[in-house]
Amino acid sequence: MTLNKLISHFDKYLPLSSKEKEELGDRITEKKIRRRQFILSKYEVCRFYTFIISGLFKMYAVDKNGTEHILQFASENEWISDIGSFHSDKPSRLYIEAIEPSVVLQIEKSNLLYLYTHFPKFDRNFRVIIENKYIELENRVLQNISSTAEERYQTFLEQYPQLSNRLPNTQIASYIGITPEFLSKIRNNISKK
Amino acid sequence: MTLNKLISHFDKYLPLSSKEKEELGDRITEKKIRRRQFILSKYEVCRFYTFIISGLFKMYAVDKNGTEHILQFASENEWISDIGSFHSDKPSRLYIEAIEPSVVLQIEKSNLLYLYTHFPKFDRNFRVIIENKYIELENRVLQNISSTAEERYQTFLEQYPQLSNRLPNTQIASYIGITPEFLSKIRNNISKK
DNA sequence: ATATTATCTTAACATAGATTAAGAGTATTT
DNA sequence: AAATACTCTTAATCTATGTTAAGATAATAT
Repeated sequence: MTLNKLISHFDKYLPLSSKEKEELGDRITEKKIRRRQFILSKYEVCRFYTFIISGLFKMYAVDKNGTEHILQFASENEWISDIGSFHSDKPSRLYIEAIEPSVVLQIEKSNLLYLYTHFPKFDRNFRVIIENKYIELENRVLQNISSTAEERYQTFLEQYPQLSNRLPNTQIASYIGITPEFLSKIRNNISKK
Repeated sequence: MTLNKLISHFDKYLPLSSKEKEELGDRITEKKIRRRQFILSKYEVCRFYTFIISGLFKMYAVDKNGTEHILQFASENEWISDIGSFHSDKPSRLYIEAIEPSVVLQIEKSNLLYLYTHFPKFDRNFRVIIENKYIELENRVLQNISSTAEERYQTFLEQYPQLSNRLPNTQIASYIGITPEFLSKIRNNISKK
């Protein structure tokens, strides 16, 4: 059963007690998501933390020209949410869309707050989870302000080798902040070396 | 006394009990930091979370050409740390340097872990603190991959109006990921409008 | 199976931003 | 108060990256 995948995810941090597992199970909903289906759209409030059992998502903004800018990919055993919108209850500027058919577990804000309040272990585990995501983001910012597009692309390939196979280059280009045409040129340069 | 500044900082989240205040006070060290003094250098392990009572710091990497790339500024009532190095005990690639004479409170890892373990409120409060920093960083990444240098500069001025007065433009340029010369050109363009 | 839509590539041209160099103005240090 | 070290600006030139357009291939939907 899919809840077990979430429970073993927490085993990497402070493992849950039976009581905590039960309370968590009672507050979580499983969903199948089709490819290209959205679990968050611009102007909506993000009401869930979504844990991915299987599949792949992207979270992105769309600018005035209609160009997508991908903030995050997330696959199996990762959380995805617009946590700004989630915590402020303000409309999001972001979309979260399934790139592959996916299965997810979702928890609503009121339920998450319940867990935080009654079982401090969730505060602990999510503190550590978000610390790790923070570290990743910091590295990405550093790359963005200090490296060329080619370096960023190489880093992406090294850091997410499995992801790069599952994604079209268009979306990798969007993630590293360049156009698909320029990525194509970069790939051509690399292959000549 | 400076500890009170830290205690009121926590009041914005879940306020501390007297016991928690006492335990916190016992585990924190106050330091005066001179301008240009480093509280973290490359190759050192980052051993502290540093809370700023007064003053201003920058955290940055230096590339092969000797160019600084500023990841973060932090001033009064903010935390600064290389949390990647702090949690992994691995040498940092970053410097944290005082831009102004400063007063800080520092807590060592073992002491922070003690507080986390014995007083779950610290897990809670730091979870929320880092969530907010995560949201800020996400916005910065989005800007970096989707906006021009001029837009990033304008956003910086709007988002940190007080900071922009305390910083030389060189450092603002580094933070938004451009050269000082190009920032100068941008400022010239803006003033012509 | 066909039609449609997305992806990838290439090339010519355009532009944002980097580099180099130099000079003037401000702070900081001695 | 002088000397030194930063900061800011301008301009010329260079380079990384974007834009537009088009064709080829691959994937998806009907």
